[in-house]
Amino acid sequence: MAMSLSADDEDYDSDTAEQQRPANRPKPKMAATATASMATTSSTATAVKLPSNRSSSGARRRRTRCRKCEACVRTECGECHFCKDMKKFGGPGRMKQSCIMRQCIAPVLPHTAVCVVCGEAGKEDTLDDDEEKFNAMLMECSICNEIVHPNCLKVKDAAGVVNDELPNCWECPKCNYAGKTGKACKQKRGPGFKYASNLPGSLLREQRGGRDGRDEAEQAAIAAATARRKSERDDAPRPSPEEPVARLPPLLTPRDLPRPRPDVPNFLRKKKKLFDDDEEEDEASAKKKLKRPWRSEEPLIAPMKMEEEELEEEQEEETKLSPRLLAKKEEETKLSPRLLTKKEEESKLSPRLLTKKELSSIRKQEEHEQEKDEDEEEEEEEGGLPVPACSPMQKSLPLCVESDTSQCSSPRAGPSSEGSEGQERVPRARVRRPRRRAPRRQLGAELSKHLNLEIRRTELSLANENQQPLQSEPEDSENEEPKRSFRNGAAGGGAGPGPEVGGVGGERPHLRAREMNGTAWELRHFYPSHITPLGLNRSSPTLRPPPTRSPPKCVQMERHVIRPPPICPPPDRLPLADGRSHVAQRELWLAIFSYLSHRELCVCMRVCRTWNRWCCDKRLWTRVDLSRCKSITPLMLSGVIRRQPVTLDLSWTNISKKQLSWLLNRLPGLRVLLLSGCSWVAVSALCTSTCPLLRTLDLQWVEGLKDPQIRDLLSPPTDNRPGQIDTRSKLRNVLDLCLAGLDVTDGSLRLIIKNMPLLARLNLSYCNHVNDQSVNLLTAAGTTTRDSLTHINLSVCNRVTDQSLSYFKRCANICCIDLRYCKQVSQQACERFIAEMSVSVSFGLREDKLLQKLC
DNA sequence: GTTAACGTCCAA
DNA sequence: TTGGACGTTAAC
Repeated sequence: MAMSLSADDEDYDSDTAEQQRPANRPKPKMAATATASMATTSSTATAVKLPSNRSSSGARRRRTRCRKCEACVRTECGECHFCKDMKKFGGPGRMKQSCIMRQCIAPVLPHTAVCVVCGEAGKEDTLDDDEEKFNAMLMECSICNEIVHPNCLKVKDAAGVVNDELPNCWECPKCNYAGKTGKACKQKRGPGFKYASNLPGSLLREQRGGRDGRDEAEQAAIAAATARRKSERDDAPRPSPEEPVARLPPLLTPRDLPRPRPDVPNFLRKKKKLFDDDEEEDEASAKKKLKRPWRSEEPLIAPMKMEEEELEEEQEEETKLSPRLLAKKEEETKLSPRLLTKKEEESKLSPRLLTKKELSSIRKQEEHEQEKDEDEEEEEEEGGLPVPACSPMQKSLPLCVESDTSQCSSPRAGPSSEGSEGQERVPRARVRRPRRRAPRRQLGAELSKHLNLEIRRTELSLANENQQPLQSEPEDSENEEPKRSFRNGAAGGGAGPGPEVGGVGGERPHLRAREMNGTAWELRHFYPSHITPLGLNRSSPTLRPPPTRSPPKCVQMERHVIRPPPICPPPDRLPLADGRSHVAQRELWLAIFSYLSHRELCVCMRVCRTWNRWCCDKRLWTRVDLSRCKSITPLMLSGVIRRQPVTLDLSWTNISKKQLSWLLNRLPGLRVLLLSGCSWVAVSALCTSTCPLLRTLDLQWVEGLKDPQIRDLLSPPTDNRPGQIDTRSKLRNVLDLCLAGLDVTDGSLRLIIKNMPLLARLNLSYCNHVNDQSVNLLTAAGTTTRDSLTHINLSVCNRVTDQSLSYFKRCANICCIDLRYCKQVSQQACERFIAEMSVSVSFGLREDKLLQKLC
C-alpha cells in the first residue's frame, strides 16, 4: 500500500509488533484490549518503541460527544451524506456516522474512563485551584493512549504537552520525553477527531503526513506551542530543578533528552533515521510545495491567509506582549531548564516570531543559562537568524494579552489549519520544528547553519516565484465600492439592470458587442478581454483562468468534517496587559471595525487573539469576494467558512466541485452565490448541495452549462426518502438568476418556470437561443414567472423581436425590460409598448431599448 | 436492549 | 487514496 509502513515501522514491526497485533486490524477486540491496557501499567516499556498511535501501549478509549457544544446541540441537517444514510431519513443505515453538521467540537472521554494508575475517574470537579484541578483530571495521551491523573504519574519532573484543542488530551511526560511527538504523534489534536482528512488544515491529513514523516515539524511545533500555552495557563506539572536525575525515564539523561541508547541498534537506527528523514522530508516538501503551481497563487488572498497565519503567530506572541507574563515566563524558565530550552528552541528558530523585545528577553535568559550545554547549542542555532520587525500594528497596539482561556482556543471554523499549505509556512514549519530527536550536540551547529541557509533559500524562492504582491486580495468589502459595476439585481448577479448595468465607465461593451452573434463559447472566448460579456462583471480577464491546475489535492470533501466555530463566545472586552479589561465593549469595537476594509481587518487580526476573533465576526464579512483567484486554496476555504458570508463571489475561479460542495454544505446562511465563468464541473456541486436560503445565483458564462445541466441543477433531490418525497427543486427559493451567455433553450426556461416560482429577476442576455417563444413561455398564463418577474434582461439576444414586447404586457409586476442590442427589436416597438402600458403603468426609456418602470 | 456513532478495515 | 461498510463502544 502506498501509505504502508515506513522503514521505521518495518523495523518496529519486525521487532516487537508481532506480539502486539496483526498487520492491519487490531482484531483482539477493542473491549478486550482496552480492558487489558487499562488493567496494566506496564506499558511504558513498549510505549517507547511504538511508532504509532495504533499500536501504542494503551488501547484508545473511544471518545464521545460533549453534548454541549454548538454542533452537539444542533439537529441533524437531513441533507448530508451521513444523514441520508440514516434510517430515520430513509437511508440504509450502513454508514452509521454522525451528521456532518453535528461533529462534536470537543469530544470528551467517556464517563467510564478511569485513571490507569489509580483506577479512579476524573476528580477535578471537587477542586478549585487550577493546578490541583489539572492534576486531578483525567488526561489521555494522544500517543500511548494512556489515561491518567497527572498526579498519579511517577515521573513528576516531566511536563506533559497538553493539547488544548481537545479536552483531556495531552502527550504524557513519558511520551513527550521519549521524543515521540513527531512521527508517533499521529493525532496532534488527539483522539476524537476524525474525518476532515483533506480539509484545509485537515487533521487527518496531517496525521497521515505525520505517519509518513510529513508535516512533522508543524505538528511538533504546534504541539509544543500548544503545550506552552497550556502550561502557562494551567500550570501544568513543571519540572523542578531539584528532581533527581534518577527519576528520569531510563533512556533519558538530563543533558541530552532524546539521546538514543547506543546499545539498542534498532532504536538508534530508527531515531537517526527519523531525524534524517525529517531533514530530507523538510527539504523535499519545501521543494515540492514550491513546485505546486496552485501554491503560487496564494498571495492573491494574502489577507485571509495572513489571518490564518497570524493566529498561530499571535498565539506564539500573545503572552509576550505582557511584561508581567514575560516576567513570569522568565521565572518559570529559570526553574525549568527543559522548559526554557523548548521555548527557546521554538522561538529562536522562528525568525518570524521574534520581536526585538522578545529577542532581548531571550538573550537575557541565555545569559543566565550560558553555562548549560543546551544553551550553547541554542546560541549556535540562533546565530544569523533574521529577526524581522513586527508590523506597525503590532508595535503600536500591544495593548491586549491573551484572554481566551477556554478549551476552544481556536476561533477557526474548522480544524486548525497549521497543516495547510500557506507558502510562508514552509520556512516557518522548518524552523519551528523542535528537533528533539536529533543528536543535538553532534549536529546542532551544522544544522543551525543549514537551517538558516535553507530558510533564506526557501523564502527567496517563494519571493521569486510569487511575483504577485503579497497583499493583492480582490478589494472587496461591504465598505468598498465593488470594482465591478455589474451588480444589477438585488445582490449582484441578477437580471435586472438599471441603466447603470453596463456602466463600466468608458465605452459600453454593448457597442462592441453589437454585431456579435456567436455562440456562448465564442462570446466567452473571443471577446476582447476588456469588453466583458455585456460589459457586466469583468473588468479584467475574460477568459477563464487556465484550467490546467487541479484543485489542491487536500481538498477532498464529502466525509471531511470541519468543526464548527468554537463554542465559547468571543470575549466581550479586550484584556489589557495590566490585567484589567479595556473599557470599550466588543460591540463598540465591531462598530469601529465596520469602517475598515477587509484588508485592514486582516491587519487588525494580527494584533491579538481577541481582535482576531472579533475581526472575524460575520457581520464584518457579509460579502466575501474570491473572484478571479486562480486557485482556491484550503486556507481560503476555511477562511470563508469562518466568516460565514451571506454573499460569496467565486466568479472566474478554478474552484473544484468538491471545494464548492464542501463550502456550500457549510454555508447554510448563504444567500448570494456568484459563479460566473466557473466550470460546470464545479457548478454541478449545486446539484448535490443544499443552500436553502440561496436567493441569488449567478451562473453566467459557466463553461459547459447547457440544457441538460440546467435540468440537473433544477431537478429535485434524487434520493427521496419514502414518505418524505420532496419534488421541489433545491433552487426553488431563487429570486435572482443570471444565465447570461449560456446556450440555454426553451426547455431550460420551462424548467425554470416550473422550479423557481419566486423568480423575480432573470438575466438571459447573450443567450442566442432565446427568442419570442421563450418570452411567450415566461409570460404565459398559468406560469409563476408571469407574475413574479420584475426584471428581465434580454440584451444581445438577437432572436428576440418586437413580438416579445407584446408578451411582456402580460406581466403584472414587470419593472425593467432590457432589450438593448437586440437587433430585431425596434425603437418604435419600445415606444409603442410605453404608450400602451401607460394606461396602467408608466414606463420610460432609460436607454435605447431599455424599458424601465417610472416611479 | 436500543440507538448513535467512533474508529477501523479494505475494496475500488 | 478514498469512501463505504461494519464491529464495537458509549449512552440511555
